[in-house]
Amino acid sequence: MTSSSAPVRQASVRAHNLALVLQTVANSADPISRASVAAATGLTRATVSALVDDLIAGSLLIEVDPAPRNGAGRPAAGLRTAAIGPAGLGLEINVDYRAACVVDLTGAVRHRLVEPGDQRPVDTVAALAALARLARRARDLAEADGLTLAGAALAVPGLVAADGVIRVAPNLGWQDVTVGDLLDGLPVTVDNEANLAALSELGTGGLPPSFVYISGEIGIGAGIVLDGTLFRGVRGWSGEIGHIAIDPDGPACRCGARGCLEQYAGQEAMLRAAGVTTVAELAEADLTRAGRALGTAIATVVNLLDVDTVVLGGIYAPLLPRLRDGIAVEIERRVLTADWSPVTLRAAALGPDAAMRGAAGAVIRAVLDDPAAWLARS
Amino acid sequence: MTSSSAPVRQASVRAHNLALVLQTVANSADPISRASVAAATGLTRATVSALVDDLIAGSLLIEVDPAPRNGAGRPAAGLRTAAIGPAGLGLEINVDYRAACVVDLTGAVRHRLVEPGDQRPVDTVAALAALARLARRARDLAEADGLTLAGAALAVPGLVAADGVIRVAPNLGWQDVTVGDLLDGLPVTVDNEANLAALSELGTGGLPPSFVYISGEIGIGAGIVLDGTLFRGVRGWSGEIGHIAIDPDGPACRCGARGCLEQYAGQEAMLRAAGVTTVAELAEADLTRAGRALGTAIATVVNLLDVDTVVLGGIYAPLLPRLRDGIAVEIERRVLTADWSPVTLRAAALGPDAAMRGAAGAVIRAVLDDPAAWLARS
DNA sequence: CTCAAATAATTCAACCAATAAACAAATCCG
DNA sequence: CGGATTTGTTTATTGGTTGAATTATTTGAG
Repeated sequence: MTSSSAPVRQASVRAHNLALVLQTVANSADPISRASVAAATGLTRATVSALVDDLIAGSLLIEVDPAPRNGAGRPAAGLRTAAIGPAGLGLEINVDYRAACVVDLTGAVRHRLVEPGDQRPVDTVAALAALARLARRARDLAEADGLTLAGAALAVPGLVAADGVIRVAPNLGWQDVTVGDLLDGLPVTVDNEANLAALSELGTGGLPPSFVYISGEIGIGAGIVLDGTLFRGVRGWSGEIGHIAIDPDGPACRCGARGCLEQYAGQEAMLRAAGVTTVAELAEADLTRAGRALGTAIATVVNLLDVDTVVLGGIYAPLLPRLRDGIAVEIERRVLTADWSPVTLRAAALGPDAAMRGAAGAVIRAVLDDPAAWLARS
Repeated sequence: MTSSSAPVRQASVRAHNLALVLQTVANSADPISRASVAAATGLTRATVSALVDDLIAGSLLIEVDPAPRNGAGRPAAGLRTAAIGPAGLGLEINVDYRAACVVDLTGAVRHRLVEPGDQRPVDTVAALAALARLARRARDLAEADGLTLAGAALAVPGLVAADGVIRVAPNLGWQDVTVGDLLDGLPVTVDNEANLAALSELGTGGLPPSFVYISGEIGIGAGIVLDGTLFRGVRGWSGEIGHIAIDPDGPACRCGARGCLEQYAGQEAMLRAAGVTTVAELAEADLTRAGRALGTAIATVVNLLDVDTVVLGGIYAPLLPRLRDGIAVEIERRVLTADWSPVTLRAAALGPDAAMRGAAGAVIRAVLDDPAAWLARS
């Protein structure tokens, strides 16, 4: 019941160790030798050699010139993830733009297409058709580079069920939308933008394996990463932090309840309360109030999940210096364990592209997690 | 980085499949044949036979008389988990009692020892010495039955760090307590009582693989079970639901903040507010108020984690019929997805023994999860 | 009563993947 | 130039699953 319920055969062993070797190479900043991979993984050099042969044959790895040597001994052949081979297509539909990007196995963004324009007046069929055109353009660009798309992922600002149906995307006005076949049979997974942005931040490195990413836009969403894996919840809609109750008698929220976080720290609510039109005009007092509400919500999340790092994205990233004090006050007061282990607040490293890059990254990650499946396809 | 970073060798394959077979037998209500295990797991009958031989030799499984047959063919030999073999020792220290129980591989509670008495005046050294005596009595009883303790686990009402140190147990007045060697070298793990009670409820069956268990005592704690596994958090103190903010301007809490859940739905706070001395005397209005606070907190948890089942234990279990309406009102209002997927509220199936049984169960589960380690010990 | 069909469990050769140890290759350094 | 050193490959061995054949034990039909 607890452990996975699938039998393990020899093929699974190979699949697992292929992934292990590939990821070891992918996570290494510099080209790495077979011997170093063996030392890092605990496998023998012979086994690593055999696995690397397969990975090179499947164009997941390439051999590069020997790195500059330090001591004696035969110089090592360097290994790197291949820049030609599988690639991930990241897609995004948001309130005021449509975008696509192609990321290769090295993590490099090879192509980036953005089509600005308010998506709200567009009906879902037309929007999906336009997205499909954009996706095909991106694929053509990728193929011209010698890349093969391993899959695609789409980021949307809304609740996505486990089966990929967009249950509701309030700011797009969408409800129960099924994303069809965008790319002639290439599988497209759909996910919440905050979830994918969180994955994207994880991929930048420098973050612990467990953290919460909070994205402030019109709505407020959170992506929860536990042990390096996105936590989606039972049905796929975890992280709905925007409707945490801050004050049971607070202002009415469009969700029907009162005093939700969104009414204190959501973009529209902040601007309305301050009587201004851009976030740049917000005064310190406004930001302190929003920060305290945000801090209260963060304290709740930390008390519940025991994460020690919170990454703030969306409009919160540039505002963090001015929000920080308000947030810190409530964390200090309300996080039970704040005395022993402080909570680290960080601004997101990636800008508005985070969700789209996270989507592409999710595809790449799937290849890194199961290279055997990719090899079997070639 | 995402997938586990350990190499897989053939021995790991065997270890995994041993666990798979053992768990398949353990999860089956009736004795089950080797052929059925093969069908259920996807392994071949030959492999299952070989694995079962090892498990029987290590007294983890026994063969029982053939089950009553239905059709033609050679009758199957039934397999069950052995009632003599490894056993788990569950221990608990709480405000007004000390307890131990012995659970065998079948899940049966073989012995149960409870020593009532207020533990608070007792200093930690004396308390741990008394606990050690109790543990040895339980071990002697187990050994007289032909059982061998595979380990022990201790449930405490407080924050337990990942290394097993009890950081703080407010109601015991403990701080930074290290549980030493209670049983001559037998490893003793320490965990929060709500965490272990949650595991215990999971073991009763009938619950989905992801749920949250909320234990109401003087404090309020939660055990978070995701995908059949206890979620402990980065440092081990997840689930501190008692200090979720209900009202930022509410009554002061002993934690230093204001308006914590504990001040609305904690046992002491409820009694104080109602001016009574037992929970039985609480009036409907008192319970409605507590229920609404609890419902607000539950809504937050559900919005964040997307679990669809909440189990209420401790004092909440018997009070649930009278709390339910208050809770449901807030869930209905505040859980974003309440329309599509209702939240199920349940009273805990196990009474005050839940934590102790969960502790013993955790030991048993460790054997079920890695029988190879147990076999290597014999 | 006997024999075919059916189901359970075991035996055995084949296969696959990792390992260990020996070996070949390529460099550094004295 | 030759020993030391490190990398990478080769080869025999080991451990574990598989699949097919075999044995075991029952039901049910003739």
